[in-house]
Amino acid sequence: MSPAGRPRAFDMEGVLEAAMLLFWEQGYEATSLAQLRAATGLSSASLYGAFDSKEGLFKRAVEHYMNGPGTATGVVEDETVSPREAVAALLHGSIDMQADPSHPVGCLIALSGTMRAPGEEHEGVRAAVAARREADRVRIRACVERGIAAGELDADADVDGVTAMIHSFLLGLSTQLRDGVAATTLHAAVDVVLLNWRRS
Amino acid sequence: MSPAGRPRAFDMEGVLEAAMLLFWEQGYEATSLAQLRAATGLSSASLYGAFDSKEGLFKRAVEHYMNGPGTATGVVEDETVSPREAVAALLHGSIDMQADPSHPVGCLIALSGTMRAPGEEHEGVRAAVAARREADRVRIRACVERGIAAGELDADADVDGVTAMIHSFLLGLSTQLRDGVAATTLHAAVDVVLLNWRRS
DNA sequence: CACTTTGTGGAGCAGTTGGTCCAATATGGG
DNA sequence: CCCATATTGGACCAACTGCTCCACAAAGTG
Repeated sequence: MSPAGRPRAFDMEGVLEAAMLLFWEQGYEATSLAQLRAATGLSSASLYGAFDSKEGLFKRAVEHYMNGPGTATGVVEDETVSPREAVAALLHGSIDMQADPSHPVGCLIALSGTMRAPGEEHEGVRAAVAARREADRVRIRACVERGIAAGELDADADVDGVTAMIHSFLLGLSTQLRDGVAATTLHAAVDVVLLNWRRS
Repeated sequence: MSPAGRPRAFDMEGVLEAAMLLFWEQGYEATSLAQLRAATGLSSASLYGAFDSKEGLFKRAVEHYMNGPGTATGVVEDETVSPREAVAALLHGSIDMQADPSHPVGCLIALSGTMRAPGEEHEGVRAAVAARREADRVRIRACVERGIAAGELDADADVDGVTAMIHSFLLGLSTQLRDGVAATTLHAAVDVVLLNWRRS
């Protein structure tokens, strides 16, 4: 049942999509309320009534991202394929998503919240995105462990090392793509990464 | 010989060092002139007289970085060691430098200038840092080619792929360190990367 | 119907932004 | 010594920042 009071007149999904695209392209700090107002067509009052603050809007936009482009990393949890294939799907799929010309290049999660403001002013923003990266780290690690259990990797392989190797590569993709490195080159790089996914 | 006119009273190196540390920690956009004035002890007039603009100061700070911490990547050009050892020195050395607690964590070049402002307002800032990344790409590629020439890698190895693999990993290190991943874990990840540096 | 609750547009807030101006000051060259 | 050149601190600027307030409109509830 709808709550009492005047119903909101704007399309929530459309507003989140527009805000997400702006934050994705420019980052949190560089995106101004004036730009967000122009892109969403909303007034300051509507924006603050619905999201409390610029930071609140950003967090909601990140959630929106995770339900869309951000799902690309989810395949690493797919246990119906071999762990090696799951990593291959994760990396190749991430490149395809990030290079898609229908939206900003790179990954919102990889590129946002890497700077520190001393007054921890936007600490919530940094923490929100860092938590998503940590979640990816955990999922990749689980996949590496499955790889060992499946006998694809040596039993004494360094789990943290292999995990960090894959995740560091994944995080670097966004910067490379923004620098203009071709997606085909990065796909080839994934093949090189996967050479390591074997018994030594 | 010194140019006519009143000589500057401040220590240029010290000012560049202070500005570099601020930009390194916070990025270009998030660092305000007020912070730069406080950290350097200079007035707006002195700052603009010496560097023209905030962007000019940033570019000089990047040069200063390249002459200090930024030299860590130079070892990849060292032809007195094997190409494989050069890459190992590049990656291990970059981690050591970036994790050094005497300055901000991560790499200024890897973390800055990854966002795009539509009005290409700070395009010069982005371009300046992107050019340094491109230079690293070129140097890594040369090292990969030396590896093939030396017989360390297969003659038909994908040069661009191997280069992108190494550079993507290198770029991801900064974000991992800012997320709190231990340097020891990343050193272990380098060992995994180097497993690829061999004939298949 | 009145009454409450919530969303809306627009005006406007204090604070900060990057950057400029100016009078004073300090040097080298003629 | 005098002038041209350059640096200095501090006051100052328009523009913009994230955000709030207000009068009003649109819904549910009695």
